[in-house]
Amino acid sequence: MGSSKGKKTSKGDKQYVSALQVAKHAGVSRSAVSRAFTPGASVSAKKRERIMEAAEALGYQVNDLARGLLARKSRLVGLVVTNPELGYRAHLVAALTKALIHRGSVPIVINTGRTEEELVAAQKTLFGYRAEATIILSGSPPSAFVELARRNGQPLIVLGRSETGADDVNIDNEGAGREAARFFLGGGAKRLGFAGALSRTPTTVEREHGFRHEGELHGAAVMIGNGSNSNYAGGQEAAQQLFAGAQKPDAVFCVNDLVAFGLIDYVRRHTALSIPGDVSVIGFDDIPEARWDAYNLTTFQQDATTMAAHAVALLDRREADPDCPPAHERLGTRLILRGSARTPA
Amino acid sequence: MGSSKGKKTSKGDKQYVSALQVAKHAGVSRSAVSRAFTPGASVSAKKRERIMEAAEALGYQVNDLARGLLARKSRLVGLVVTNPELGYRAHLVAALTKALIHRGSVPIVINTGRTEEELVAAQKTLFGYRAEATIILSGSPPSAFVELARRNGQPLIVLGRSETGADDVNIDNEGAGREAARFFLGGGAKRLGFAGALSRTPTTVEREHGFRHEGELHGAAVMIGNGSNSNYAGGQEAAQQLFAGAQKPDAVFCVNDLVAFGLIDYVRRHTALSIPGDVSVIGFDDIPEARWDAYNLTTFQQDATTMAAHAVALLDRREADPDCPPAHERLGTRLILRGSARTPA
DNA sequence: CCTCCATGCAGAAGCGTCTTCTTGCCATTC
DNA sequence: GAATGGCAAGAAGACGCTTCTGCATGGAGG
Repeated sequence: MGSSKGKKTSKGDKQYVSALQVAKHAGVSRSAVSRAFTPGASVSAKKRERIMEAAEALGYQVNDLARGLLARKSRLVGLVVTNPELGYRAHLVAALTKALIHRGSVPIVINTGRTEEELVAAQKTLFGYRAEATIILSGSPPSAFVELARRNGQPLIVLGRSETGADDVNIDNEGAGREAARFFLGGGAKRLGFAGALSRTPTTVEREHGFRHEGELHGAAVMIGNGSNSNYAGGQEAAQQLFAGAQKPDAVFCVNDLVAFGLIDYVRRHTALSIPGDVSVIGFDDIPEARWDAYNLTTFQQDATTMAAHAVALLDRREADPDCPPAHERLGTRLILRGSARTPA
Repeated sequence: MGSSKGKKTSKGDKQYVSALQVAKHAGVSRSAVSRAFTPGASVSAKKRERIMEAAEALGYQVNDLARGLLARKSRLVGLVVTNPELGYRAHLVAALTKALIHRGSVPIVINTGRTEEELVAAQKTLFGYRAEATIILSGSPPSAFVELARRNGQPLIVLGRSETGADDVNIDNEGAGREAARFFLGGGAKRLGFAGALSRTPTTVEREHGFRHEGELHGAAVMIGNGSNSNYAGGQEAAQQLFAGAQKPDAVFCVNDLVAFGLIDYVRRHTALSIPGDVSVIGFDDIPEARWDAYNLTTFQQDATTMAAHAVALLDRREADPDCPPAHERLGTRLILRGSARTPA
């Protein structure tokens, strides 16, 4: 009969148990149950045990929604990311979710596009759940985004990009670009190439800038090839541009490892040049694929676990003092020497 | 002075705006605000507009925590996954988060180990937030997990594994194994090999079983090589075992693409055999790397987007009728012909 | 002009939790 | 023996929201 009335009285409607039910079952007051689950509250050991038994028997679970409502702290943390399945970003998402859970937070992953509209929608969702913080993994948040977060008092952490009004964790892209150029020139390279992408993210721009600047400083020509995106296919497109003319580069710095793989495969398939004999290649990120025999890629290491740890540290810091000035962390990168680039003597 | 008193009156403590403040600002009652944000509620257009203006001016955001508390529906959906950065799983996580957001749900990603202890802890977290459902992406949930979910009335969806007491979305692993064997034999192979992993997940077991059974049915010997894990390194280990003796396989079916890449690289580097001339290789998953020139891998396609869509459909179905019997969806796979395996005439 | 109904809206109850506030009890101290 | 302090525990209120109930208001019809 209940089923005819619909959801409310549906027979199979298993309900979560509330603290009141536990209290009744254990013969105590609601508040006693609450205290029993709060570390450091004053409850006698005997009563606590009785309550815990009742809770166990009934399958009671503290309702974090209600708790968050009252405490104004939800323990939810939002990750906003585009294409979380690609290359380094997959590792970053994994490291962050793990670090957040370890910290006692609960990660919400918003997989969305890069348009301002979509990003603001993602933010609204996170505001709605009173997320304690938002971490942006990719792309640059529009200024409206930063402003809204500030206005609602929601900490914002930006990864892989410097952001004036928010905490950020970044790496020394320009420095890495310069180091790549010096490494190539020290190995005897004469004509440098940079394989980037048309979607000019700050990351791409900085790496290119450092590389080009240092190269030209030493009197080397620097050619640029840009694929549509910074992935394998983009690497092939960039290679096509770089190796089309008579003047071909003898050392190419790729904006990331995926691009490097695409470029390497293009060179092997469409030219007679050997790697690293005729062309040195350096990538960026040091994703596991870089270690594969087929590529054995010399690349800059950017450890996702470290970056995640720093992001979480910034979270802690801002929780302790919500009004502290924005922190801008700059992590170092390390060039991992493998077989795709000639090594200077 | 406020700062000395601590958090409560801290000066920088920006607060979220409540419906009451909006009501006061717009000169209406709290309930009017609530109705204005509820589609289909009875509010005059004029009043609704006035409320919306006030909400906009104050930066009001409906509190989904409170809403979920009352409605007993949080719109949160938990994804429980191990190593979400690896291979196919990264794509599955991406597809699921996207599909869930599109549906209006909010994905919580619990990145955890495979031990029963960790899985149950993940589940407790999700219960605490009254997640509407749990989706398990990897590994087999312990029976305690299934039982607890049922008891709390929380739908459970298992991907890539059949589970009696819960909804699941799986693929025809045995069928694919058989198809691989037939494909190899049709191409003239005599000695079959299977590259798997010591961690014997249901997936591995089923693929191996189908492959071996069909092979032996046609009188072919089937050798087995198992790496420690089902990744690139594991593929190299498996290759080492398979190609150590005098009797080397001339066709190898790999439990997934990553294993196939490891195996291919091992063969190229440590043997004089050519692919596909001397050894045919088939992988599983069809991750983007399979298309890379270095591998050009013939492999079974398992579309993450499709699987995610089916998972979400199961969610909808169970929401409509929480008591419906468990559904077991079996998706087909398609062999993508590329260059790593000899094709039957 | 009066009645009736539809409609819009304010008020109150309730969701499950935590946090005071208050009361009662026991042990300690003078 | 009385006063004090500390601890345990129950009652009540608050958090922000939705929904139910009932009261006005206004227009249509008799």
